Amino acid sequence: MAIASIKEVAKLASVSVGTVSNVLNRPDAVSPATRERVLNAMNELGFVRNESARALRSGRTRTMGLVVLDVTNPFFTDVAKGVEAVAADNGMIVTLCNSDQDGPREHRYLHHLEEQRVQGILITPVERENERLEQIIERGTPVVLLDHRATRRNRCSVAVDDVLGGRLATEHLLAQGHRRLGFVGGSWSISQVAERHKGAAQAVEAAAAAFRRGRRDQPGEAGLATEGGAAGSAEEPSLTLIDVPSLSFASGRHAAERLAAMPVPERPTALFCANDLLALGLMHGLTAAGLRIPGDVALIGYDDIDYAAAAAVPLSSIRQPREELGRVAAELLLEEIDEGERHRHRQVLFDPELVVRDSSVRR
Amino acid sequence: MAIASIKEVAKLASVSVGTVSNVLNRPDAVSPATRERVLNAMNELGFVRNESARALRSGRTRTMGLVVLDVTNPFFTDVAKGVEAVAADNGMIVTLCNSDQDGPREHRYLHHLEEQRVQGILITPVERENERLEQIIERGTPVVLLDHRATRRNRCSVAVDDVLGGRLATEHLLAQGHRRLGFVGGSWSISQVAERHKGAAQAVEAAAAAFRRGRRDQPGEAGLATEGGAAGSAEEPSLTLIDVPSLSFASGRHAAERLAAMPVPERPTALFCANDLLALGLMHGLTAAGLRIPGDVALIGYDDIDYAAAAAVPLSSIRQPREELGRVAAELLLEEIDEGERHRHRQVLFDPELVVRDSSVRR
DNA sequence: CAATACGGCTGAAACGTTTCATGGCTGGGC
DNA sequence: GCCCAGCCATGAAACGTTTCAGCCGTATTG
Repeated sequence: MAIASIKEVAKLASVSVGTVSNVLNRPDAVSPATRERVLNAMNELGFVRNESARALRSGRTRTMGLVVLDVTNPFFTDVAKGVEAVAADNGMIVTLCNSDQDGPREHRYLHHLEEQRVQGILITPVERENERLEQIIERGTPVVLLDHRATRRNRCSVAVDDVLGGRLATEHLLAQGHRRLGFVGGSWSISQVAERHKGAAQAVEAAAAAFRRGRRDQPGEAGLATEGGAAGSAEEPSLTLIDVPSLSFASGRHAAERLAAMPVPERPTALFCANDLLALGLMHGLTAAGLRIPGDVALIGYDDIDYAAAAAVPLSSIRQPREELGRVAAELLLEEIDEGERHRHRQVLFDPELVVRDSSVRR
Repeated sequence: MAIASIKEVAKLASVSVGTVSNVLNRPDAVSPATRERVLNAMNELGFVRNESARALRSGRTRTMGLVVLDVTNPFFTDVAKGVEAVAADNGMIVTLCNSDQDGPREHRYLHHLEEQRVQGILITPVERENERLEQIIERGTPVVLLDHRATRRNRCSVAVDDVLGGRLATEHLLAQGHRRLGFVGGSWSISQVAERHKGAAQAVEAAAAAFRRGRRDQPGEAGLATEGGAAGSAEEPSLTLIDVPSLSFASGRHAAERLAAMPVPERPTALFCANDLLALGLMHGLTAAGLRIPGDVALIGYDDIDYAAAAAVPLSSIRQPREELGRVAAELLLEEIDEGERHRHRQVLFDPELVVRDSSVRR
């Protein structure tokens, strides 16, 4: 029943356990003849190395942990692919954990990863501040923040400029002539949501300021120079917050019901969603409620997942380099693992890109 | 740097290591006073249990492995969610591995899982026969096949009746009056693909037989009673195979180019795709090539992932109980782990369900 | 030919737990 | 006042590796 150990292999091959270990770890420190004998013995017994013992004695595992907000989200699975590729190239394995945007769950997983003595952790944290994570770092496990900017200079992070992304999306909607904008997002503790919203708010505020200036200078005329005929172009740009519990397809559908029930003059004419899943859910829900996209409501998402292009109305979105994000993060982590004490933390920041499709364009 | 061990905790709390271990594992075998002292010492030192040592000594880990064909596929992430939920309820953690439909990769992961001495493995195998898996089972690690029927009675499996699903999808297309059908799938070693195709072939064969019988009985008239006007209803039903390298969005897009380039009289008027990702990719590609769905080509997928309903043309599909599949599989595995030798293998089979949407319905 | 180097192997210690036999102490029953 | 049971705590062995000092014999060098 129990798997054969190095000891039994040694006995069968008539060598010492040290030699068997050498065959495993330094094959060319062993003469070809004995090596052959040992390998045969292993085969015969169906020997499989016990990683627990190896890790215990050597003090190092071959594992890194990856904690994401939602495995169901193609964005994160693509990131995970990038991480996994780099890990595999370096003989490491990835333990993928799904916090599901839930603090306690995240906490449990981090605990488990630390008990496993993983060599390092990649994480998109649920909360900005995280005591558990601090402790883990203090005790010496390297941590790289993923899709989350390190606020302080004291750790590595790989992220995409979410404020910029939010601004790009919002400026695009404004340029289409929309004035009553909505931002759909939730779990405000998630930094991506907060930052994307910040970018949106900045864009709207800038436009509003320009509008007010324009009205002061030339009373009686709309302040912004946009293509004519845009609905409400004589209105001051505004941003309504639409709160949702999570960044999922289902959340989007529910939000759609609330939006559809709003009186038309109050309802935003354009929505910027904190991610594509949400946007697709909204598209589904709004269409079911009889609203046309982009006619009644324009829509733009975030992430540019594959399905965005294949949606009922091809979805405009903000593209992020997903796999590359994962790859770079994993490389950074490996670097930190290697360098140990003398490692200098780095913050890598990618620029997002606006992808315009039908869902946000006036025909 | 190094994390404190049980020994240092013992020293600080002035007790023996045995007592510290008891605090960890049998708290009520320790008097409240000492327990308190030990816990304080742990806190002060930031003690974290070393799972490697625990596993080595106790001979059991708290981990199960889950190997899926594609983490990028929402079907598998939903299954994973189910698995994870059950695991968490039982104090276990799941190591999620992505074989990416690649044999050698799967092989490597299985090896790693065995080295880790996971308590059990859930797997959707790439190949029907798998020597490595046989060995693992022989050496005593419980394995439950997931979304893959155990052919022999000698192991547990949880699956959905893919032959039935294939038949349902195909009968639906036939009922819509289609005669020139296509099956899009690939990696024929994957049992899901083979079985879904088998169901499709059965349905077409039955229809073809009925057609021939009809023509013999009443020469000069179409054999099947369907709604009139269906294209090619005087034709004998047939099934073309369209081979793709993998069940992904990208594969679908490529296949679409090939299909669009076919002369119309040869091109199938209805396609049954081995999964939704493929179907969505096809939808995207066919539409880009100027074909209308379902007008020029009707489409039905498999899995009924969330995005299926939100697609450009809402996608007909075959629904499977995804999370439940994962939950039941995990429960079965836990059962096998518990019962050990005296476990009796079981094969659970769910029935799939036809979901009709616009992509397959003649207007 | 002596001195040295080196390749190839051995044996034992150590990693951090769990587990278990052992034993001291306390208190209750007679 | 003695014995026994029950409660707590102890100390050492064991899990399967890696690692390292040391040994033996042969080859190399001057």
